[in-house]
Amino acid sequence: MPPRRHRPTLKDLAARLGISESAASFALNGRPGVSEETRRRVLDLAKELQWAPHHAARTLSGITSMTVGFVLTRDVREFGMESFYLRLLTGAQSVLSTRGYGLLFQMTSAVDEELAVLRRWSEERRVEGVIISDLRRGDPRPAYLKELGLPAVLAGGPDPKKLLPCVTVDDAAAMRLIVDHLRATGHRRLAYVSGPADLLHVHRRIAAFRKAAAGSLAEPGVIGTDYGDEQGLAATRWLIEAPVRPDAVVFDNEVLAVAGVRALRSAGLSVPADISVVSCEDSAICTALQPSLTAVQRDPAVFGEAVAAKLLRLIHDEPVPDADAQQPNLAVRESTQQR
Amino acid sequence: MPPRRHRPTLKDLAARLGISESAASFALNGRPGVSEETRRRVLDLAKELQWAPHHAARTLSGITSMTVGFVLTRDVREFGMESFYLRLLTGAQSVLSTRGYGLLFQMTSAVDEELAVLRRWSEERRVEGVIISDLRRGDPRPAYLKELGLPAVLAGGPDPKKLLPCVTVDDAAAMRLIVDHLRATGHRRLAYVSGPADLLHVHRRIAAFRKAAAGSLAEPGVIGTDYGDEQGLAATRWLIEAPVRPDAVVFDNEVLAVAGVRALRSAGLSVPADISVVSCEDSAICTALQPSLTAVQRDPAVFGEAVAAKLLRLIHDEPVPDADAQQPNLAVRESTQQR
DNA sequence: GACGGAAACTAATGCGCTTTAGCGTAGGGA
DNA sequence: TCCCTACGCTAAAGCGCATTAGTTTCCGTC
Repeated sequence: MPPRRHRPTLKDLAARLGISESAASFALNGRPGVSEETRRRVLDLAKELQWAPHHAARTLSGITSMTVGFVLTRDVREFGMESFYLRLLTGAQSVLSTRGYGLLFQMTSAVDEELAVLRRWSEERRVEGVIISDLRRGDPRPAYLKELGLPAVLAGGPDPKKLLPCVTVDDAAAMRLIVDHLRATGHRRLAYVSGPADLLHVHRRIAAFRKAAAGSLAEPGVIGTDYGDEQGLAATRWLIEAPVRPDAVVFDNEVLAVAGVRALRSAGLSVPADISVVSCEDSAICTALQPSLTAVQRDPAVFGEAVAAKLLRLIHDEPVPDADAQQPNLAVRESTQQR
Repeated sequence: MPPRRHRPTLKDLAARLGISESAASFALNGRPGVSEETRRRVLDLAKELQWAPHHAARTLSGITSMTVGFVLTRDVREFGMESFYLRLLTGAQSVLSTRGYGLLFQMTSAVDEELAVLRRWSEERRVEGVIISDLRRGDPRPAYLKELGLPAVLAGGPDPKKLLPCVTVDDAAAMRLIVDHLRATGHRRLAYVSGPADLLHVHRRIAAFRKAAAGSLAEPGVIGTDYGDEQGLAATRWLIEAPVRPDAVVFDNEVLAVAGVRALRSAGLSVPADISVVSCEDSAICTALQPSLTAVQRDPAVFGEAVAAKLLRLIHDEPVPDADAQQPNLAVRESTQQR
């Protein structure tokens, strides 16, 4: 590996052209103070020498760091096949990069670790703002970010204390869509295999499910899991061994749904003939499976784009639109059928 | 949102303690030149005021930027459900963060865009090194990185021109594992639904497959796809409509495999009774499906860890071990059965 | 009691850039 | 003719830190 080439500095440019550093700086930044001819010469030379401003130097002299952070606290084992986060990241990143922002990514395994990362990033002035997600009950992050004064957007709010702006999907509406569909197609005993209830969005979904399905609830109506496929299997088995078997099961994401379908099959039940299945999260696997799974659609990439856009507005002190709720859509597929 | 708190600087610390900036700097960086007592006072005050070194200032004064980049050029549509990259990212990130490095992530949609990103990062001195992946035939990146003098590690090599160090999985060995297993279980007409052949690892797999399966090849033996599930469906249909139907099909990843199983089923064929199926990539879905899929196992997170570790060695001019080939393992599951 | 030397600091410089203030020169209006 | 302004540019300061070269004080030593 050759030694990293000595990068030309502004001083080099200026010296080669016999002008001052400031003139070069003006020229390169499109500010007044230099003649058009000088500007051209500077730009040409800069291109020739492959000059680019030193990021740290720029940041130090007051320009922002042009970086946004994204911390994700997640049990690594849970990352089985969920594609949600990568797609979210993809979307956020695409908006950021077109605006010249970089995305600093870090995963942590616990909330206090995440707090430490946020704090370090803030103190080091390494990021202009951050994206956080997966708010839990009593989550310390919104207040902490507020205290740090670090711009932040919550992917998947809302924040109950309204400390942070957020981009959210209307979880209750999504759940109503599902339940309405199931009832309209003749289902009368609905069950829901949810994620961990201390996740706020799960909590909202459970509440919405209970409310919407009132009168048509199976017993048990809701079973919590850790989003892992083993618990998905177990929960489903439990449901079908209940005295009165549900005629439709809603799963919180596609991982659980896949596990559920498997459990149903190995119990000799057919989907959708015996039991209908719905996933609250869509992904390629829902259409690839047989039967394909009825699922709530929301494009995680679009979601990520909205989050990033909102964060940039926040960073630039532009007015931030209040609630950015993506309206969910239900893709009805083969796994639900008229009773 | 309260205004971002004014961050204390070294000067502030020094002033409050009545000492010079340099003394404070010495104390904070654990170098000699200050008494233990002064050091304590500085450290205490720093903690009290939540002082942290300004990242840009540090970088500017010669300390490295403590950042590593990861660019991914990928057709966004292909990100259906592949979890590989998120897991790779997870692994790399975990190693980096324990060493205090940040991970700058960017996705691009074409190779020349990626080159531009790499160049900008290098010129701006924004990253110390980068991770790249998915080398294609005639890929310009290794030479370009060499020219930039930017440390880089290839995730999933080897680089045919040996310009870049890499961490690799022995693709040929993986393919031999598969083929040996299939032959040992009595399969005699093997077919392979691969990814795009201009990806080098796909190319290697195809060659290895052709060689290992010589004498037991179906006709057609290999069909290329774009990794999308539609082409997976089409390729599989084509295979089973061939005059002599294969008795086992190898799919390049789980996305293709899932699509393939679906195609087989809808053609009235049973897996594994009529046709065995193997996936070259494992993920939760392979075990969740029914039948569960026999697949080559390699932990993308471990892979990512190895890549990051290697990059750090490279950055620090430590000797870089030559070939870091992860030995693949074949998880035999329900989708392959004795003929 | 003078001297070498370590210890504990301070002063000053530089990293590469942005920005403000300042300084000639040319042109235009009175 | 003189003044005022606009222009094109230079000089200098500053961002926050690391680091090197000095400076002072104190100690042990012969």
